[in-house]
Amino acid sequence: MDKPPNHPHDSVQLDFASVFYAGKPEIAATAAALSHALGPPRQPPHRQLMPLKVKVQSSLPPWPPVLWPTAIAGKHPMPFPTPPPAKKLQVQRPLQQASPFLTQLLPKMEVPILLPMHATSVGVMLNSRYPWSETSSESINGTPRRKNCKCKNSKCLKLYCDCFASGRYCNDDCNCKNCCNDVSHETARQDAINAVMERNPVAFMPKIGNIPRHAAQNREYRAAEGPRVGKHMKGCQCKRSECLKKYCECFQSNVLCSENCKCTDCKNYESSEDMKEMRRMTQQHGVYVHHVQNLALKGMIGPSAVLPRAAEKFSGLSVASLGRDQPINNNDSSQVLSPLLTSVPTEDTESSVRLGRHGVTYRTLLADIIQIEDVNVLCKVLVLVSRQAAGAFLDSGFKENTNIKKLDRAESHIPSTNHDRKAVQKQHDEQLCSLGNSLIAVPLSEGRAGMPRSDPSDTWKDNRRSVSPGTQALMCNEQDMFVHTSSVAGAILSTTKENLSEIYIEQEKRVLTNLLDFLRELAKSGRLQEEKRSLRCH
DNA sequence: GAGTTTGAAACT
DNA sequence: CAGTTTCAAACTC
Repeated sequence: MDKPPNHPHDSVQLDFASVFYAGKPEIAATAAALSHALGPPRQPPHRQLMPLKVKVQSSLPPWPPVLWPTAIAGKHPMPFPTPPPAKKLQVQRPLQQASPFLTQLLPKMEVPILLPMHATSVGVMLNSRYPWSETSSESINGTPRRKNCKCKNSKCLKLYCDCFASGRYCNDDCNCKNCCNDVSHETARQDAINAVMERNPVAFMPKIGNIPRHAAQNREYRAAEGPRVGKHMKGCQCKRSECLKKYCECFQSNVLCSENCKCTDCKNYESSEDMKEMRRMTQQHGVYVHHVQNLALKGMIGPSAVLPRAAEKFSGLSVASLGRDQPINNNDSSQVLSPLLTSVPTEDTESSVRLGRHGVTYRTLLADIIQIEDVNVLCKVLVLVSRQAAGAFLDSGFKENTNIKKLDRAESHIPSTNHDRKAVQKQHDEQLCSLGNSLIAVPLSEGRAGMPRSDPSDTWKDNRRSVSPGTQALMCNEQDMFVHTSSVAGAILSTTKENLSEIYIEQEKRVLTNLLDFLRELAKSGRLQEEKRSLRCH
């Protein structure tokens, strides 16, 4: 059985994002892919704008995620699991600056424990032709509105269509014609996805990737490449825009052109005179110029690298000085929460979005409320809630049934020596891991950016969910956070398929309940923010 | 808002 | 793989 190659970081990372985004199918795949693409977790600088959006769907997507039929059939790794019904109300907001609101919320949630480990900081930017279109500058009553497509001839089933390219269904706000990017055309949509994947297996992967950590830390590399931290994976091929207009995908994404590009007359490089001029203007007028404005205005929050780079490019602010590369103390749980506690909105961030090219001011109501770190914490919490649900279920549901068996086993297998005990424990641990995998695994984490699954049918064999080897390893190391009491362990050993279904239901219930609480708080915070702002205006 | 420009995607 | 066409967003007027 061929397994996809292990990602080098698999051994230390748990795919929190994948797990969490299991409830957000449209971004799950990309989150997982990007998580792998971005490499080891990085401590993002505080106040750094991060790429993430939270999409709340009126009808919640299946959780655990439902497989795409074609993925099961082993045709292609699907870029996203089955999405919810189209053309329903979707609240989608860019998340930018953070506030401690999540810390206030957390105690209300069923938080068993905070993980003393790396945050798998996942910058999510879906692969769309125009990355910022995930969020939009346009707003209604201060509420950011997603940019919608206006396709006429593509039926919204080609990558020309931004909705399709980013894994969304078109919705009522789109102005497209003959749209087939909705549930009622699911078959055609699947075919289109297959066609795209056939042409380009990584078509739905993020276009902007980070420079590998080892390279970024290499002095020569940095000297040669400047402060950039991200680059377009495929590169642009601009000829007339000098890569200084949004026609250019690199420019759009606020990354410098790289060796991947085949552009002519490129001025989107660090030492370019035009770039210098932009920086000069920035310093003179204290605002970000067009390039950066667009990002802020559009609420575009690229991968982790994007905005720090913008800051460097236009304000001389050193990303390094923000401690990006500082190692994370795995044992310091306060660091898990630190982003929540230390992110403070400043005038700088305000100014970065104030002076738009057309005098438009846009700032998401949630801009000061939440950051990706917050979401990472939320991810962890939800993972733990899920685990706890499984543990609690097993603990309560099977205790009675398994007590006798356990006693029998205990009596007949009491290890007499340390060695025996270790052997038994090891076997036990493996079983725990095995069950744990089946309980919380999310298949999307298997994907690797730019690398389709070698054989999805392997991954999905018997319709069973799996996790990356790294996740498995980590889970084995973290059994203390999982169900590790002897009673639960005993129950695990007697877990049946039916029990598992019930566990899934219990997990789903708890995770969704917690997520709902979270979203309510988020909405409340947004409203408060709006009130505050309107008071300030008057 | 209509028309033009642009470069990615799709096609040959 | 290179050249051409199609496409939709960005841009201009």
